[in-house]
Amino acid sequence: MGPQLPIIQRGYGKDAILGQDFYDRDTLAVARSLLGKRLVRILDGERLAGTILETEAYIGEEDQGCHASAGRTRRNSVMYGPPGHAYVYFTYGMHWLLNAVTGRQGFPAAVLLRAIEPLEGVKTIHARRGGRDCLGPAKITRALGIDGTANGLDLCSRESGLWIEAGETIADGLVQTGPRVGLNTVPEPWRSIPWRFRIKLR
DNA sequence: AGCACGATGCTCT
DNA sequence: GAGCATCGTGCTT
Repeated sequence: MGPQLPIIQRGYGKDAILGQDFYDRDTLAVARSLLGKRLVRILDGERLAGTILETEAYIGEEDQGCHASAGRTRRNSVMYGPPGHAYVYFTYGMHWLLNAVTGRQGFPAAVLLRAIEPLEGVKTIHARRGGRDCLGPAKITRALGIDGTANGLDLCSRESGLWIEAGETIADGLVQTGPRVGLNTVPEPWRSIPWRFRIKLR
């Protein structure tokens, strides 16, 4: 047994890692409550972190905007696994996108992380972004050094070097919802269903 | 401030 | 072979 841990590491402070129970819930609830949480990445031994500003929910094979709508494939298989793991995939020939798997094992659902405000390791993040912002799903992965090797990582363990902490709680009045981005050929109602969540800026 | 477009490669049919 | 859960640039308003 190691030494007694300070209370903040026992799971009650803003630095507490979100556990599997957090992700093992309704995907919309997870997408909403991820706003204000702190995405943490250990890159080359340095702690980088940002406050989550925007998310989108992708829920099950019925959801025609969800990668699982075509059934289980090699690419989307992580979404069918246990909640609290990273689903990372490649798109548009150059971009990696990061999702957190939600809901019970066997049901394919995930929350796409679309924007962060840099909070720790800001100098490194800015350098990796060429001085530009982190408002966009591929900008997050670029800023934090996340690629296909992170697919399937356990977000509920520090050993993964990638996790989410409790951070801040965002009041309902500061949350804006709307249709998900980029689903131009997806049929209704999935194309317009308001499963995008963002913190109102300014 | 807003739109159009090219970059670039993986996944699935 | 088609289609992408995008981004940055460059041009127009």
